Amino acid sequence: MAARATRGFGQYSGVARAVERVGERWALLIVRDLLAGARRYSDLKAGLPRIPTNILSDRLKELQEAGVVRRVPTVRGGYELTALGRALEPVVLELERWGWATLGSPAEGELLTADALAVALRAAFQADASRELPPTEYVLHVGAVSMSAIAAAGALDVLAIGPDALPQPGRRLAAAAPADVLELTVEVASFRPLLAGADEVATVLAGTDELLARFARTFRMTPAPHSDAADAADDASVA
Amino acid sequence: MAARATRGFGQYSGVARAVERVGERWALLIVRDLLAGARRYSDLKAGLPRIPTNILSDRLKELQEAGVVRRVPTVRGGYELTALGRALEPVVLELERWGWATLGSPAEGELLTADALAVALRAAFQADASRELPPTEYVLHVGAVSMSAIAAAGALDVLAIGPDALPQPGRRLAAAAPADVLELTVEVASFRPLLAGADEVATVLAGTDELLARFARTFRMTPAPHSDAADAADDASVA
DNA sequence: CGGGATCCCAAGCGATACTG
DNA sequence: CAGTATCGCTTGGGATCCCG
Repeated sequence: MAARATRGFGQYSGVARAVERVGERWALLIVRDLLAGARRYSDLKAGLPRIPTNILSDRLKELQEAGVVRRVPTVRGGYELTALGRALEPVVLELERWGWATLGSPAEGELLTADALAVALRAAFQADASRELPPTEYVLHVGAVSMSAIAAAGALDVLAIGPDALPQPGRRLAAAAPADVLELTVEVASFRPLLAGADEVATVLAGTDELLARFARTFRMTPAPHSDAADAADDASVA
Repeated sequence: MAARATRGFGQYSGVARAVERVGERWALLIVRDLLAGARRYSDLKAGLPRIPTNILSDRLKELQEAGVVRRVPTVRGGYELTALGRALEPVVLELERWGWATLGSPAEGELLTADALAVALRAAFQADASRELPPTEYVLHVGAVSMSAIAAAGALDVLAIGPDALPQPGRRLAAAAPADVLELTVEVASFRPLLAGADEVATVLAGTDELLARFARTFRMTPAPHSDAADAADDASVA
């Protein structure tokens, strides 16, 4: 019983190690929310409404043991990512991109949180396109959440705004207040079409058509390599 | 009881969807092995020695329902990735890179399979460095597994070799037989130091020192953002 | 009142045995 | 070889309870 190998996969492999460390249920969603900034226990719970409190508590303990998360000493119930945890950002963004491909319309009872929206925007960001465009601030209202995204020279800075915005790192982009500002509103159900390029689903509150086109070039999440049918045979073969 | 929401996270988010689809235990390891080529049930079982057969069976069924995997009609027990499944490659490579950071020496009973090695090499590949170097073939013997990796102009082609090499896509690189060939052997325990740059742990069977230096530039996996201690406060803050 | 711990039940996982 | 069936154990889900 000392040798409880039940947790491991018996593989000397980076993927196996990664899944052992952050593959438990809910763990990557906690990391996703912490990527947007330090959070308190109750903030995490509010952003993950369906997580049982004991599971949140267990995961936070495990993530601390794994060196991914640590407590913020100055804040009661505060947690933040370590450097190792922040190194998960590429993993989370790739998962977001892939998951988007399999994402339909929001199901009954599913909600879009501010932290989820921030990750989606960062995953959809087209750095190359942004480099060719002037610095621009995009203020988005998606359902009940509001974000400000500043894109400048291939860099992106996303910030939740509004009365219930949670603490987060301050703006880092030098051009903190671009002259060009686009503000628009979409329903949650229309957000996916919007990122697919259907910019007519958005209501422009402020800004020109040219800025809207700029948005469409800057943020883009392509729907999917549609899974079934006509997925013609390629170079793979079985002897 | 119709609304069995027990499987979902209640989030409208790409990360949540991705984890719902491929986050079950063992699922990503199955995908990892299938990324190297189509596999039969028994091949998967052999490459994942600790997976219970019922779990492998369940996962393959679930992955088919998720549109990630499909059966190879011409081969009894054959499975391969769909286009959607192949789109998981960036996710798997990022997980491999991150997992490598938390990877120590191989634990008792852990084994390094050919498919795991192939993914590690692809994750370690430095396309930029490769572009500045002549086409080269690297033949690696790591423990009991052998691979041939051809790097040419920023592209990489990895192929398991030897008597028990499993079926896999054929070589794709035009320069199928570079003039420069390096062949080397390492113990499994020395493979991680090797990719960290300690090229003296390898025994060169064929090739020059210059080719060994080329290897070190072409394949590199940096150890870690060491998790604890001295992880100084940065721009994150809690109000 | 926010932050977590405890309980019980159900579902998922792991090992072995068995069948087409 | 390619799975299915069964069973005990572990883990997650949901509600409740306790502590500072």
